[in-house]
Amino acid sequence: MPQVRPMRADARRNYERLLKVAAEAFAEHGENASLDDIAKRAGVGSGTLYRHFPTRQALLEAAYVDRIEALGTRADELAEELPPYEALMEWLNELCVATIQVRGLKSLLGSAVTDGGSVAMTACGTSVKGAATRLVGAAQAQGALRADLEPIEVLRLAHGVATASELANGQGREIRRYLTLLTEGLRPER
Amino acid sequence: MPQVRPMRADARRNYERLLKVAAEAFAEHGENASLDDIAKRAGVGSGTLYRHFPTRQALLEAAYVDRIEALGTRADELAEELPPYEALMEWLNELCVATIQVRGLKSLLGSAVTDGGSVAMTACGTSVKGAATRLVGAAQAQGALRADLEPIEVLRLAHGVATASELANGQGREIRRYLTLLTEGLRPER
DNA sequence: ACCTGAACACCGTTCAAGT
DNA sequence: ACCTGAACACCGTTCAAGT
Repeated sequence: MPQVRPMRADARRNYERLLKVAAEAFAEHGENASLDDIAKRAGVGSGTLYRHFPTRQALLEAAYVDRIEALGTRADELAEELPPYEALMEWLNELCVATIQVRGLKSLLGSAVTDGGSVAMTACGTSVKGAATRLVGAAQAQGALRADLEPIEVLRLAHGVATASELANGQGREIRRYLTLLTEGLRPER
Repeated sequence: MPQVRPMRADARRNYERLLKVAAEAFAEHGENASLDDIAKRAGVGSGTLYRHFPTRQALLEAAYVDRIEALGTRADELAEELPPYEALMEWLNELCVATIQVRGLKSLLGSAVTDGGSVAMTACGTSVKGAATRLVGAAQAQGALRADLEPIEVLRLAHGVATASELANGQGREIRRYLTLLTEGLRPER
């Protein structure tokens, strides 16, 4: 294993300032926040930003790893507190809320469940996919969920629910309803 | 009613060239195709483009009215050919296919079902919403669909299904499956 | 080794001048 | 009345020069 040589002090300082400012900028202006602006607000040249984060995706990912990994650990909490099916539903709900309310997170979570999305998603993708696999598996083992569902399909459909709720209104007021419609189906109760 | 005074010959020619070129450009480069490029390819100054289409939305809308109104009339065809529930499902399927495959259509259909989306959607929004209202109403009258569903909710959820399918793969291979999952629900068959 | 910031390319939008 | 295209503002990206 090649040692990860430590960053020079000024490099590390810049790296951290960039991350902090980027998180703020994405929160304020969405995922298309101006990169030049981020560099300026962090007090570094634009070249420095590109040195640390070659693509917008890379910066977005770095700015939100924590948020995304929190979703992973949250899954385990819920799995302990609630029965499998309820745990899954509550987690999907929180996932959708984050998708809509944390600006900049949506495209990231989207590309994490995109097929053929190349290498891009590493840390952040696996965290969410791992959580989904555990929760979906547990619910299926109880017979509370269709056995033919792949975890990634559930994630994609949840992303769809988040999108639908976003159309309904900027906040996530419709998430619960649309999730219920998805799980219960659009056909009438029998 | 104020007469719509006819366009000057050169204005009309430019208008039509712009629409034709715009449709091609959106198809080729997606909804973010360069406006400057469209003007150049149409052989007009960029100011002319802005005179006819003050916003990108306006141009997108004008370029796709036909496509969208075809979806409306298609609904009526299906209503004649098939029983209500099947007609709705087939229409939603075709709607999702168009959403994914016709580049540039997605944002337009999205904003047509967005709450608080201001005035933007006129012709194209009403066409789709009218179709949905007829098909959903007929299916509900037969007891084949939950009675508490609003047509616009069905459209939003269909948009969500299209989004989910898009994540699964660029084409629409998963649309049927995801639509079925939505209508039947994620819970196991009983 | 890392940073800076000027330079370049590109795009959207406006508007004075032209017909 | 309508068109043209230069001009402006803004952004992403690269890279030579600097420490």
